[in-house]
Amino acid sequence: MSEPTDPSDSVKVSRFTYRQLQGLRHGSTATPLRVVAHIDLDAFYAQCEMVRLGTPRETPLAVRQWDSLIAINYAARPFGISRLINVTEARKLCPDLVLQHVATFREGEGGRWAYRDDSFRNISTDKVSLDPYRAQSRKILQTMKEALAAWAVDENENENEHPKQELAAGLEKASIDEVFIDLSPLIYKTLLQRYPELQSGTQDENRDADLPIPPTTALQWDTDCLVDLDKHETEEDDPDWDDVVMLIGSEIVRSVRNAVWDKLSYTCSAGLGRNKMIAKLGSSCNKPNLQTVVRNRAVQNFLGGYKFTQIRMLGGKLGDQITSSFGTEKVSELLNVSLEQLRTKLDDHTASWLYGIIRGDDRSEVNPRTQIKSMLSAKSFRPSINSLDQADKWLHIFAADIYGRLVEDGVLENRRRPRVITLHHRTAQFRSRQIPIPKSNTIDEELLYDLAKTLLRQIVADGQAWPCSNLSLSVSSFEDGVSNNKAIEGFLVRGDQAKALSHVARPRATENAINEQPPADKKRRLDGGRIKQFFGNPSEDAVGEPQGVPQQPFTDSEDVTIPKYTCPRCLTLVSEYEKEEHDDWHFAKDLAQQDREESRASQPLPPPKSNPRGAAARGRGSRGGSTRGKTEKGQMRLAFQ
DNA sequence: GCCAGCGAT
DNA sequence: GGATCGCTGGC
Repeated sequence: MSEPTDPSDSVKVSRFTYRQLQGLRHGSTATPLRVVAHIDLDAFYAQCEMVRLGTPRETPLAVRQWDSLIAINYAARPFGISRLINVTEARKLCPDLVLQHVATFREGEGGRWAYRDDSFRNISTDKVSLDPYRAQSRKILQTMKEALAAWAVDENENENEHPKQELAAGLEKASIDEVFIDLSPLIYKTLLQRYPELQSGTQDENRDADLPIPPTTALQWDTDCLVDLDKHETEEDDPDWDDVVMLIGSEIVRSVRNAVWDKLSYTCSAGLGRNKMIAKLGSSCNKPNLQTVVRNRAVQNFLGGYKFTQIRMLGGKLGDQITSSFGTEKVSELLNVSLEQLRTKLDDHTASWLYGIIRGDDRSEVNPRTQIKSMLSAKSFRPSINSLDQADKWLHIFAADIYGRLVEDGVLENRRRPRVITLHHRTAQFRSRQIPIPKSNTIDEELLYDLAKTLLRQIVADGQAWPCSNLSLSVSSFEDGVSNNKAIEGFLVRGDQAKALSHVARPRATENAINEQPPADKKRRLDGGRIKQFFGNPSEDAVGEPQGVPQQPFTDSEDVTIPKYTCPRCLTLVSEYEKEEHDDWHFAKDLAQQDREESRASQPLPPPKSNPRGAAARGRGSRGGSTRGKTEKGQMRLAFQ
């Protein structure tokens, strides 16, 4: 029954049009043919330790942080071990459990983290380091990008075709162990190769014509977990193109997961669906080491079984508010609430967004971003600390931690540099102060420490600084070192990715370090001249930089000099051979933008309100008035009412 | 630009 | 619960 064929038409046609197919090509978020994947490493920290220690997969293992567990591998879960219990209880449940403490920095031992067998007894002098996991995360991300690029090549026999970097770039690092990938453009290419008949009609005149029906009657889903179809759908119906693209997406994701396994021995789970929300829910359906496909015809059935509080952005106060307003947590029951009813309890924008999201409509973009936007180093104190002296010691560790990570990020080579430094401080409540990082200085550990100390003094001067239960230092507002043009940061990220991909043969040396403890005293080998060229003098030796391996700037010496070209539209410097691709990218982006504008009216943006480029400023201040006088300070400013 | 707060893993 | 990250909103 799912073939809404025009009865007057004797030939079966697809439910989809050439316009929608083009949407796939250009990464439109509105096309029903879109395919997004969410890939999630299984019990990530635990896997990192398994790989580092060479533990067999069947061995139960948990990662501990002080007295609690922060990751439990799948072999340990049948014993009833979860993050809710402590080390003692875990040992009781599973005497053979391997308990590995996270790496730590230690007061007085410079900025080097290490795995120490006594860290759990030194909560007062040690600070957790997540560096080993960040390093693994980067390697995995790189492997995923390579796998995507490889797919583009394999599927693309024609060598004259554009390079595939662009296709691999639609990858968003959502957290240390998760990524979203918008597979649409990659699938589009594959689709046209496998079904050349689709090429004929791609030209303008018949954009709204129906596509032909796929020449397949049954799809081979291999090892995928398929979510059951909606009530009135049946597997007997022939597949349409939205099923075919999902199958291709599934093949791509499998190849990515296989690459991660083959090269790095990590398993991951994945979800595929027509948007981020669906993909994200899907990836956790079948863990570990499986992928779940939510076809369009299965979306209602799929979502109907969830509590809406499990949907992205509804896990917090917003979700609670909705629950109490409508007396249910179930998606299936909230479906019975009309948009008007939603509007009685939520502001218009949130209501529209919610109405769509529980029906499977989510047009948020996969943000092609792999770079970090801020870095934070923190410590909770139990018991609280009471003096400037004590706090000072921690500032040293924070500065060393952050400096090490900045080095990894390329401060020395001047790829990126933070503009702001912030100190957070908690007594009864949180307070924070921030100041700009002087542009004239070379960023080094000392500078970070001095700035932090200044901030701490300010906070102390503000009063009520002790006892302090939490302290954290962070750097943010990163700017790109080379082009100095931050207005187009979105594109610069892609540029960086493209560069990274073009150097896949030379991965970051620092990322092989997880199997060893950080080298004790390896000195950084600075590439002298180039650095001062931008920010003054090169820093001193990076004492205590965690992983001690120098990193080559992409533009470094032994590379052939590549002719550069400055894009007149975004002023970005791209290599000559990337020019064509770059122009294509603008073109595609323009089309996608057009597309978005066309469909904007019907698609509310994510809550709570606002959208960076909301041209038609929805300045609606109409939230005022009524009740709720008892909102605590600073709490719950969401636009309910 | 500064700071607080929310949501997420 | 602890340590991170990203983002928005109010001034």
